[in-house]
Amino acid sequence: MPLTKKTRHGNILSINAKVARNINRAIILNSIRERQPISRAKISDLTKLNKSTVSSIVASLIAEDLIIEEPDHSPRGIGRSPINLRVKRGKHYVGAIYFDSSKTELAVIDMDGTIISSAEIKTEIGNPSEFVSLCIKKLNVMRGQFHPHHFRGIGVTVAGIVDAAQSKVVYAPNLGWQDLDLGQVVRDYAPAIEMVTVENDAKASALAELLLGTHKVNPTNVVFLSVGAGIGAGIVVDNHILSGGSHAAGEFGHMTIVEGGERCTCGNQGCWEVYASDRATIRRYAAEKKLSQEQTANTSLESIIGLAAHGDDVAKEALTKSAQYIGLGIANIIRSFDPEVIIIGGTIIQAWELIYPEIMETVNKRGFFGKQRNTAILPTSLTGNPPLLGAAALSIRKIFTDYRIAL
Amino acid sequence: MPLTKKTRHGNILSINAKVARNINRAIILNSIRERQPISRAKISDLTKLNKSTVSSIVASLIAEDLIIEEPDHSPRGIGRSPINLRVKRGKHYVGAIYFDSSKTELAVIDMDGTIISSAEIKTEIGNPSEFVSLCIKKLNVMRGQFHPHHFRGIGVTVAGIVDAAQSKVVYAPNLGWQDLDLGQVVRDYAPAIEMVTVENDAKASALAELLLGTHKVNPTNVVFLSVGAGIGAGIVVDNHILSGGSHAAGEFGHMTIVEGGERCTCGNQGCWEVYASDRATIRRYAAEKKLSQEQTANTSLESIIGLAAHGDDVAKEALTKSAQYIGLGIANIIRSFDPEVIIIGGTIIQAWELIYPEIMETVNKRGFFGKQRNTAILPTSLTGNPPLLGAAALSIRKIFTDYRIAL
DNA sequence: GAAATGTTTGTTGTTTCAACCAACAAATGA
DNA sequence: TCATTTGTTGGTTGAAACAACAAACATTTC
Repeated sequence: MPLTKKTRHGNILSINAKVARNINRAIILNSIRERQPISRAKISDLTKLNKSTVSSIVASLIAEDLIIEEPDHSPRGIGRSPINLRVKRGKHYVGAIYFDSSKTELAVIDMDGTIISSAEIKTEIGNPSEFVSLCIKKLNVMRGQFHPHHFRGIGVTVAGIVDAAQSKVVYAPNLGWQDLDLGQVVRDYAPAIEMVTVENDAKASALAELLLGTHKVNPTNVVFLSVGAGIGAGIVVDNHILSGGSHAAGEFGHMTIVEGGERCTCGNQGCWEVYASDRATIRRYAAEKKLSQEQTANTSLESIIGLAAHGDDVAKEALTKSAQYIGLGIANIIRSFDPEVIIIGGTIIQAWELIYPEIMETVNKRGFFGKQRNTAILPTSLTGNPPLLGAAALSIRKIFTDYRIAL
Repeated sequence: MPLTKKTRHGNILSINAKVARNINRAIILNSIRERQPISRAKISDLTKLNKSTVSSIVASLIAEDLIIEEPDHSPRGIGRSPINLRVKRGKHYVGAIYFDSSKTELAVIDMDGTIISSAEIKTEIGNPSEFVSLCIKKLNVMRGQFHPHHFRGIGVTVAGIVDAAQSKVVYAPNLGWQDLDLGQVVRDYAPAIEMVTVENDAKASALAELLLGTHKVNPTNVVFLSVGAGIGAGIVVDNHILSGGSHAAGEFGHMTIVEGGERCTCGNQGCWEVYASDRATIRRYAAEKKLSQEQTANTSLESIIGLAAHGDDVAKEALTKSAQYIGLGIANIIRSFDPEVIIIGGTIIQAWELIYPEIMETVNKRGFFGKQRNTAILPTSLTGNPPLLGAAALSIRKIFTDYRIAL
């Protein structure tokens, strides 16, 4: 593992007593989060830290109200009963905002991903500063309403290309934003919040799946595939979001899968999302049913899924065709990136029973080279909207791996 | 940055005094390697480590014969002249072996990538243990001949899928190897060597480019594209090789770029390497020239490049066509992975002047989505054979970031 | 003298070690 | 049945070890 690393800003993080303590603190905090309930003794076994070190750090975590002892008197064999530790709920909250082209979602979320309060606003294209301020004010009301203190940070996700290190939106065509210092705007309207994080929606969703999802796997290597109007993806390696040199890693949607194929809005031909996105499904259905332009505009993916569930063969065919193309792209992702798990999010997973066999058939037909691979393909396990939970996950991760290097 | 990490074997590396010291040692050693010559004071500035800490660690590195003071009496302005530090050459060596389908290359290599001694053996398909033992014996002679001590490790690269964590070859069709514990075989025949590393050739090449290459860039995110009989790639993020869940990350060669295209040996259709590998170039040339099967088998890419240099239009056309397809695949890699640099290795870069404009034209025509990206596409800067230097780089990296956690 | 590089010395903070205390289950015996 | 003993595991305490740090000092050069 690369421990001698440069931070995102080019400095080198050397180890001194404080950093060492904070790293160990983060190790303990995360082992509690991942395996709760867990005793001090088990943590010591797991981390190879001395029992006394674990006790000392756990004491400070309890003082910080981050974890809590859970008295457990159930008989569990020989010896003294362990004192179980858990991440404390109902004490620390984060704000989450997800800016999408049609609507913007807000929420106050607990450390374990429970949504405490949520709201939705129609997204106003135009003056971004004005609209963002409206959202922050709304969020301020929501958090004031519930919990004036222990509000740790605000996470923001945007459907577009984001420079997370600088908390800037590089390009969000659907929102009409370009080179927008969104982090600064948020900080301006919520000056009391120290922790503001901005990230691309699919990337944050991948993080949320890892941090807040209920899949049992604990992979090092996850691709979250967000199928919507377009297709985006987030890649997470070792809890670290892969951002890419131009902040555009995971833009699989514009991967060429049909040379000289149909033209895409991006200017290229044969892009994956032309064949596999929700828009493609709707277009395919509308073409077959010979719907007018207006009727097409009023057709949602939900309605097609509903029709398919009631036996509409045209709807079924539109969905399975998209599923096949999704499988084709996934085969490419597996070949190039070889993740342990691919997680799919988006409206289309409501038709999982219908699409999963089609996806798998295509993936298998595309022939795993040499040895069989065991990449799992799963629908998201998140109970809420992945990009919204992703926004929360950004802050939650910071709390859980905060090194507090400040003197 | 993910500092609270699990190692490849699932343990968690917690920080104690020894680990902290070793991390700081590695930070200092690497800052010397990357910026030599450099003074203690500069290292202190750069790493934020105290001057006394730097002095102490530097002293032990000098005692270990890893670095050396370079007296510099040239006047450089006000104040005491710094004592420059450099990585010591001519003291520590590593062995490198590259197993390819036709030939196996051996070398003894210095810490800075200088090849001290090298040899080549025709690869014997058949009993792997026997052939490997032959190679190790040959390497033992080579290292005995030069430097009996300070031989730090052996790095091995293989054209195939490798489980680096277990130093096993999973599948190497061209060598006829499958589920071979190559690391163990090497250790059996060279028991005195503590450090044996096995890795895929393209992945190790990427590492070599980062560690031993002369490109000025210091990216976090590199893709090394190895164009040969097939196409393989190595992805490196933060000095860490991306291995993938099934050790097959970077198998871009079998990415579908033409749906329903020509059949590939892997069973799929329209794979990239069917259109862009050396074999594709030769086939294209042979088809146009209407060569017999025997003539085709005797045509090498070198000869086609030679003909093109002398103005043969058919040869030129075969190469530019491949270059266009290389560009097409690169566009997909940029879209999906968004590296800062793509480095190309292989015989075809001998025709760089001819292929580079074609690659770039295709990459640009394929339309960067939204903002212009600035992914650099460069030929390898390595002076030797990348997979062979890659084998050396595996050991060299271990020496430079050895934490020595053992008590 | 000023400014920069590098060294020495004592201080601080953190982990570790070893011993200890606490809680519990099972075995023992009256 | 119930108190006692024994072994095991969970967690705490205080001294020792160790690495980084700060500050003063020495050295070199302008």
